[in-house]
Amino acid sequence: MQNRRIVVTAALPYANGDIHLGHLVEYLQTDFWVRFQKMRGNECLYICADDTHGTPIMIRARRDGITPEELIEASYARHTKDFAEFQIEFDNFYTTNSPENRDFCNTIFKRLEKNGALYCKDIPQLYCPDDKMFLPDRFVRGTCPKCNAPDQYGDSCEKCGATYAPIEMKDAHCAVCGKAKPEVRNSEHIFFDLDQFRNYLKDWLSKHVATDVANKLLEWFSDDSKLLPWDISRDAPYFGFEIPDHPGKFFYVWLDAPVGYMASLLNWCLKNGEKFDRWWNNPDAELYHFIGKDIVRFHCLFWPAMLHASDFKGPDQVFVHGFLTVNGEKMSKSRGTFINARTYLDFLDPAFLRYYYACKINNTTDDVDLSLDDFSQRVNSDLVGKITNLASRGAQMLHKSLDGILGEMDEAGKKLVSMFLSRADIIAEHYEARRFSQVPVEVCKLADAANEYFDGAQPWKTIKTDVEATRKVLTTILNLFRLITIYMKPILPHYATKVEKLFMEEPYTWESLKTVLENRPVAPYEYLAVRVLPEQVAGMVDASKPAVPEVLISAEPTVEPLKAEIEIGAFAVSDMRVALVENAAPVEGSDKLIQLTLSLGPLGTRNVFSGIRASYPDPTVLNGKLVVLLANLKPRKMRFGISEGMVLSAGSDTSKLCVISPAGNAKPGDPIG
RNA sequence: GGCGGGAUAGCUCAGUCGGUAGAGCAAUGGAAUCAUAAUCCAUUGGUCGGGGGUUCGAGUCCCUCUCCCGCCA
Repeated sequence: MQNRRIVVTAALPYANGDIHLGHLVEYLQTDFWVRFQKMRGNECLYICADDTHGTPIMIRARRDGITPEELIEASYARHTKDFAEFQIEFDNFYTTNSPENRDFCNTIFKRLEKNGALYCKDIPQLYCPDDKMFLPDRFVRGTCPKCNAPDQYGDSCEKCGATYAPIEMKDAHCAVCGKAKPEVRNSEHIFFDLDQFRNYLKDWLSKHVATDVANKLLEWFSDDSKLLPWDISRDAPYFGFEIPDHPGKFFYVWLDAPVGYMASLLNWCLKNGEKFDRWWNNPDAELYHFIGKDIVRFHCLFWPAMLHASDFKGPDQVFVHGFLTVNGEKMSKSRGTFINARTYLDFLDPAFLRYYYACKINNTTDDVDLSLDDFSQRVNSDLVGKITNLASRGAQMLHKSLDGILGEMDEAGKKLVSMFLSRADIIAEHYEARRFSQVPVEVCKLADAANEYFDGAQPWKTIKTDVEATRKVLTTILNLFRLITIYMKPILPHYATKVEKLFMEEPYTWESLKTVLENRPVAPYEYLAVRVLPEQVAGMVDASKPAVPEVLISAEPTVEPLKAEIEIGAFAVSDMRVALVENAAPVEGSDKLIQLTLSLGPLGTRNVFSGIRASYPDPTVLNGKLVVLLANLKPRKMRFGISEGMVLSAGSDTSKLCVISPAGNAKPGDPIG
């Protein structure tokens, strides 16, 4: 059979924010699928990019006093680092702010124009005279025209659910400057006439998306109503691409974002000496988009219509997944369940989230729940207890008593191996159909069988009586473990790499299932996974709670309001001490943390991890300083070690914190109160 | 408000064509001590969100109510 040629995309993360565990539901399942395809020998590319344009980025950059280019560059660095540490392997991760993307947008626009898919129309828009810009609905606030609820967004009311145009609002004001009253100005906008493509789309939906998604979208195709046109232009000032022959008009960010898939692919082609048309417009190549259900409208209506109208090939399938909930609820900053990828990495092994998500993700649009208790439990009992333990007990005994050399398998072992191999096609089908949750189910059944075999054979007893029979048992166990690793490799790639090292083999592919390891040495066993401890999860949740309440975009700097009044006793329970910074150093693998060695004088030294890296990019400036340590804080285990206390600092902006330093006669160990 | 999805064991979920409820984990009892307190054997555990209907028979089909979630361009 000829190898397939497949292009896979995940939705582009917006450059105005960090990657969080919700994003990872998508990037990880896409990674599972792509890695599986590659293991099968298919040519498969994982294409993505940062989505960099639009008003929110322009305003954020303006507020931070930097250019949008600087903002998106910083995001790019953070995003790619987070993805890499979660073992997400893009073939190309690019940016929508690229020459390739500009060219594709222009080409598509000109073709749409030529094919009569576009028209211009004057529409009234709110304009802020202070900021000298047109305001997107989300940047207008005012009183709801229906229910009079104050301080609502410009497009809909959160109180009564009414939807309206921003110009209908009472006392509308600009949310960028926070005060100016917007004026109504007419502006010419360019529209994509979606309704022209209703028959094409009806047909397209029946073939290229799951039926539940198609049915939902088809609700808009009733005979007596038209599909609404799509406004694809925005007025200057706007961070994006200016539309050819329309000075002062820019492509709406949602037009150039999906085009970014093509641009990122082209960029990969240019770097690798490949032709774009071999991958995208080739009927023999497959194109798949992985997206969340929130952006179905863009990917299953506008995008296929736009590609069709500009003579490009559309996606073969759009795979739609649900949202992430944490402990059964929407992610919440105040509950500490809005967890950034980086915060997770500060406390836990990325392989564990990969494993857990695999257990929960399938090919439906249902939401995925990250239950934190369930997470620890499953990782500890399945991944560590059942699976990893096989290698741990097998390889260590082989080294302790049998010189680390594999022998041959016994009859029972051979039978087990062929039973394991008989599951290969079923597991492959689960991957192919994106029923990832079924893979750990299958694999755990195999691990159970292997553990039963091990216990039944009692090698810890036979080692005293029949050394070679024991070698057979351990050879079997390690071969079974190896097969499990191959099955799990798309989900646990770095784990698999460690196992490849253990057995001194080339990187595993699906073909590696056919090999049997006999009569050869095994490298010394190194830990493959360490149990999750409750304090790591608790620490991650704590660290995700905001130090300050979320402040909406606003020109006015704010400080936290005072907390409720307390009795002196509530303060007296905390024991704060003067501490001397003996050594301050950055923590390898963490953006947020620095590691401090503190002297408390007669009370000894402490190791403390402090999340103030953003404020102290060069932690060594703290060396020799006196600081204040909350010294009776319960030690907390983090991914990098145990933190024994908390250093106090002032400020609410995490990038502008200032460590509190006692002056005068204070010496290490002195109490503070 | 409209539309859609969901509610099954302590937890996470499966349940096909209607035939008196399944798995894993947890819990309990035992075994084992090679292994990272990991493993093995056994057991317990459910009015399938409430009510009504169709049917010989309903977790499954129909109606209704309650609660949760999402979407409404």
